[in-house]
Amino acid sequence: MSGPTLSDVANAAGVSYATADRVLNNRGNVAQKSIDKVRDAVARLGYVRNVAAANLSRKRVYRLAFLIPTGSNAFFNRVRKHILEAANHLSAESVTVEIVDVSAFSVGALQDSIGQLTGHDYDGVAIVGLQSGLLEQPLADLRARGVEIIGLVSDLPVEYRSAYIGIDNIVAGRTAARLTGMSHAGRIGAIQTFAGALDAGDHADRLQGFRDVIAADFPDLRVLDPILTKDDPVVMYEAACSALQSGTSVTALYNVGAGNVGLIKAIKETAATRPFCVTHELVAHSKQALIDNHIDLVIDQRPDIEVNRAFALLRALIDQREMPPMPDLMPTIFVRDNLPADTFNDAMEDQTI
Amino acid sequence: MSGPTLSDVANAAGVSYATADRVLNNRGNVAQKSIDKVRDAVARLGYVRNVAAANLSRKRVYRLAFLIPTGSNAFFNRVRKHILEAANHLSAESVTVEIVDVSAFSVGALQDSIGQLTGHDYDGVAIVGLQSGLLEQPLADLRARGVEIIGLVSDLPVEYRSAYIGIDNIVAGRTAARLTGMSHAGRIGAIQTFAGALDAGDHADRLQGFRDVIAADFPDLRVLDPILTKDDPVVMYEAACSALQSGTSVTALYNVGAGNVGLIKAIKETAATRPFCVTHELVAHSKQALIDNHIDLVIDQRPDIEVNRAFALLRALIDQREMPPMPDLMPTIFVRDNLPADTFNDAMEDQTI
DNA sequence: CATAAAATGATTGACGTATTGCATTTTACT
DNA sequence: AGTAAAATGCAATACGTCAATCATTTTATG
Repeated sequence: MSGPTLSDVANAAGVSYATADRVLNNRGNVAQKSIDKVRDAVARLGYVRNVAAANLSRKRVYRLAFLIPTGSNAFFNRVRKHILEAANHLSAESVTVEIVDVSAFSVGALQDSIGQLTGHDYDGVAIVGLQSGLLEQPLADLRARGVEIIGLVSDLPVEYRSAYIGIDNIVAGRTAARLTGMSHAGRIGAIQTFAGALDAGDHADRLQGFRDVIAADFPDLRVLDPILTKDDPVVMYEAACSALQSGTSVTALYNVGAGNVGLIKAIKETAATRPFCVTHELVAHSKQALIDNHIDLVIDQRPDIEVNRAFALLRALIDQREMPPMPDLMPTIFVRDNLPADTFNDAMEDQTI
Repeated sequence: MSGPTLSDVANAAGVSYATADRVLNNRGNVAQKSIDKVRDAVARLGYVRNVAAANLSRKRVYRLAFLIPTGSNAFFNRVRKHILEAANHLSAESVTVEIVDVSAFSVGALQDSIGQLTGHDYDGVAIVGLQSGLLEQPLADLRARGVEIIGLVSDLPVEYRSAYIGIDNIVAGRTAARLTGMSHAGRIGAIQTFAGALDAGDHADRLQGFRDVIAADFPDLRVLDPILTKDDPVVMYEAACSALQSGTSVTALYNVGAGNVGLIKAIKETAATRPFCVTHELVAHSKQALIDNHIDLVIDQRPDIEVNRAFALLRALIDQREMPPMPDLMPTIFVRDNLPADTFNDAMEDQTI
């Protein structure tokens, strides 16, 4: 029932256990023909290493680290929460997790933080990354130490990480556009967009996806150039106020970035009927805004799934195993009716304005 | 780093390893004061059993079974596919899975199938259930044998299972209604609904959720009584044809049930502009219909997440451990833009019409 | 107090793998 | 052929738990 053991493989291959072990764990000093015999036997018997026994034997400890931007960003607080929950559970499987705070979206800070990881002897790290050549050297150094590296939420330079876990932000923008378009039912409209900054890849991607779909499938809608908010709720508030007051022409608001607290405040203060509103990331205040009918849609990237996948992937990479089947990841649409029962806790509370 | 062992606990409690073992595994013949000492030490040291070592020692095998309705229903084929993928991966962790086919939605057949599980010495079973008193006896018998039971997708009588994994179908209906309402942008409309049958709990639930939201928030829309299709694509086809031909009054179609192949076929044959269309469950043909712009939305229950949760939950129940953190489960909205890259395979192909 | 019963302790061999030291055999090279 | 180097085999210990045996101590009972 439970598969063949390494002894079985050794027997089938006609070599000793020690040799089979040398092959499987690349200890060297093995003749090519022995390697072949063992590999062949492994394939024939369908041997798979009993990871539990292996880890027990070598007192394996998985040392993982997550590099997460600091700050009061509610989304990343949610990410943190999921990491901590998982870490708490996985401690029973000898997985240790450290969350390393990084100054938000500063290439220099990220570069430093990655550099400092090198001394800590981690087995794997997940990094909320940036696209910058400055990161390449520290990442290469890390990797040279045998540390598995994945990008999380925001990707790293492609050649310097093993995988990326996050949504496709172009898809996210397209999704927002599809529903915004639908909500107009063929009527003419103008959509005011907001972004933190356009040099950040994800905001630009979302905007592009949004524009693409509107241009292709909703010719009666006009996408207004984004107002830049630096993801600051105060700036966002003022931008939203002016958009809301600018007569009747604006039929929808779409914020690709953060700072939604400001947007929501502005909407709350709008007595008249408001335009159709779409934001990103389900957090305490955006959830509440949905419930209160202050916004219509939230496009979420399911950090719970992302974190889940990150742990599974890191462990698979470290053990050089196959990735277990995991839920697909795609931008997820929330309206006020399909919200998760899970009430987000205090850690998710955002800055107020 | 890696926590205390049972030896540590025994030492801390001032008893022998054997006694500590007797307490932890309820072997009896232990004085109450010893039990207390050990329990206390466990709590003090934060001891958690090393499941890997335990399973290794006792050659633990998790024998699981899934009871899934047969038939050419594309959704359950997708469920099967996810179960098989997970089973394939989990075989490396000595989990064996059997999928038991049950004649679709027949209480008698389900009753029989559950009865037959009793002889197989399973550790846990997940059952696509029904609400029927007839199931109570066989479920009770199963449980008496120490088999963990959970409801999957469709619940069992509440007292006879440990948990239910599936979406809230009222929520699913509400979600469909919210978006259907949005798509009208305040215009007057009439929504033709379709259902397999109304005695089946989930269809009725979806319809009720749908009606509730339309009534509450979209007073200009009228929900037409459902046409019953028995989930048969042929019947569905004819029902859809008549709805599509009945003049201009129908502005949206909502099918809470299966048989969407028929609906899509009818829509394809409609040369003129079609009403807003919402269906349930993302499968090969509904995905294609989204891509082809034949329907607008699919409300999906994420069987990948459900199956994932089912495995995790069954194992947690069997080991009497805590459930690991897993992604939340809620009705998920698909438009043509946020479809999973994962191309569903042949097994998902539905009957043609 | 004698005796049986109950409780406890001590010990051992699995489970499948990792890891190491040492002995032995095979290969390669002069 | 002789020798060094490379390859292989053998044996033992460890990881944390389970499960069982047997010996010994403690407790309860008449």
